[in-house]
Amino acid sequence: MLRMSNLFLRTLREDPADAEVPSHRLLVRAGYVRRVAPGIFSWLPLGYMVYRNVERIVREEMDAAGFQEVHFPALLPREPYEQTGRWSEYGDTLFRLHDRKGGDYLLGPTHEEMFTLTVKQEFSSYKDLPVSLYQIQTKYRDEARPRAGILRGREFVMKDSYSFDIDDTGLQASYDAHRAAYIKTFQRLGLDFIIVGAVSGAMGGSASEEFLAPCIHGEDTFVRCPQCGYAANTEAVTTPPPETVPTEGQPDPVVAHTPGTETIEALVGLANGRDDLRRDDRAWTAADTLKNVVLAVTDPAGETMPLVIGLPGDREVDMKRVEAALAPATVRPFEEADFAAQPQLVRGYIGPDILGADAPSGIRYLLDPRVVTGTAWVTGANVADHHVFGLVAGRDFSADGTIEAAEVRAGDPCPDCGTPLDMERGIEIGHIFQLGRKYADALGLQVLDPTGRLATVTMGSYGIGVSRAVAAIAEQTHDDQGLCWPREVAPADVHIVVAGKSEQIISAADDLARELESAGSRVLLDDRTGVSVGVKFNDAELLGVPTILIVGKALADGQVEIKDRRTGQRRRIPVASATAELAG
RNA sequence: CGGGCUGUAGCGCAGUUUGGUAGCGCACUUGACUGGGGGUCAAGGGGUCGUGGGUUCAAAUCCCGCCAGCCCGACCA
Repeated sequence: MLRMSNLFLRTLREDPADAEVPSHRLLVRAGYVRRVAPGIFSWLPLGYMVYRNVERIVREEMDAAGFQEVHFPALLPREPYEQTGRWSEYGDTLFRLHDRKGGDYLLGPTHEEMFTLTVKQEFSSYKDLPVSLYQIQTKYRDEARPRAGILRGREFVMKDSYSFDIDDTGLQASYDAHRAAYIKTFQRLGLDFIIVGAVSGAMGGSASEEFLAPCIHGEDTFVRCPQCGYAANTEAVTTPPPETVPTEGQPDPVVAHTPGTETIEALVGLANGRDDLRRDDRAWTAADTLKNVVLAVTDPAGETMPLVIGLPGDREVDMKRVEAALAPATVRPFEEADFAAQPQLVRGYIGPDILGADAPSGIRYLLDPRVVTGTAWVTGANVADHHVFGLVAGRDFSADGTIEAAEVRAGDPCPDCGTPLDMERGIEIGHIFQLGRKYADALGLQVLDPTGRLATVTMGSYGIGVSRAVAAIAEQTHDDQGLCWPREVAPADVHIVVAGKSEQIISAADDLARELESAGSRVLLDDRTGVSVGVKFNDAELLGVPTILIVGKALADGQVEIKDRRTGQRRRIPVASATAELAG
């Protein structure tokens, strides 16, 4: 039993100045956590109870799925990370340190290397597979900007699992098993979540899905179809291309002198203001223009080449989508020096007719899926201060392919059913993906297959943000009075408020607490003396235990009050039946 | 890394413009009262005013440097 008279707890009446998001604000105010450095927090007793409940649920579900728990050090030597190239790839995000001999060490940001090497050390036959291992371990990432309290820290706890299979069929089965276990886990945690298609990006591999807890303070943006239920991370949304239009009979393109129109806005303004360029039917809009954005793409071999992406002028290029589409190559904006090396690219006046592998420049050209054959565009003429009107895709220019590079907007059509998509924010609480053989290759994880030949093992990687889940639950369940935990993660089942100082009330509350506890309930008893009932009631709501039991003036009628923290409903019941009611 | 804001008691803040005894609310200690929604009264404890230097008889306050934190953006399995 927890007695508030001696519990290590101090609640705050006022919001901490450095906390913006509700989970951060309330976890600090309710005395669950305290900040010790940017992105680094201590868990105080009640907070640690909630944290441990979340961890317990995750562990139970992993065990139930047949995954085996291991525990690697957080403090790791440089070597394995050197072998996979991540010692340098991770850059400043890696916490690095030296031992007394000057040797390089790091605090693990994630543990692919350790899992892979450990399996390599122990197993050497296909008969040992499949196997799935997991750990619940503190991770360290020196984020450029930690924020939102527990939601994005520099030290956090992650449950990470890895599956090892001999072939793709096995990997798929392991992936499916994790997916099912994650669904159960998040359901038990009381989280509202959706599963969105994601892009595995630089990690390689094919299938990848994220578990997102919808929440306005989440850092991830996703789209959801209100009609058919399609959901995807913005990086992974695909654009249904419009119908193509016949190219025959369309007027020939016209080149116009359009001085000072390096931007789409200037171009549209000028075109609408000039008699010789104005449209008869309507005004020109940015969507009528074809914007050609130049990027520098570096392939895995280290070679950098220009790439031009053509997209409607009312859309911006979303670099995350570009990177997802071009991975494992990396991308950066084209800079001054790059343009100097490519004189045929006239800034602000780039046109598509010179672009593409078969065109004069030979520069790689990819189009937004909306730019289909037969559509006519206002675009650059490849001469300073000149644009061309009525350039028709498929007739006057062509590209080397299409790319999903344009920003996604609310109202864009659903790729499955065409309904306008909603755009929402979410907290990434889990991520599952099929890693494939990237780490097995880099670290030489091979086993003998049934024919006696060495085969490289294929891996899956699966993560749950354990500490983040605590904050995500707080985000989704709190109200304006305070926290409001789902029962299984709450620090207690019943919060008993002693609302009075008479001997009868105090001893009745004490007796009830004991009874409830022996009936299996976890009890938090507010037995503080010298604290007004108003303070106790407010603290009870702030702390967020699901059931509040008030022992006070109703005791004169042999009754106590039960208040449901979530619904706010109160009712009186006889003291004698309280234990049966609450423990049942 | 760019932009903005802020560093004064455990927490939230005022004081800085115009230099002159370091303050308020919450929290904490003691006593009395009060007792169903953050109570009242009285008496207390607690501060290198982020830091280093400078100006001055005198600096929380003015000047210069540095550091730290928060927010927005860039970045980020």
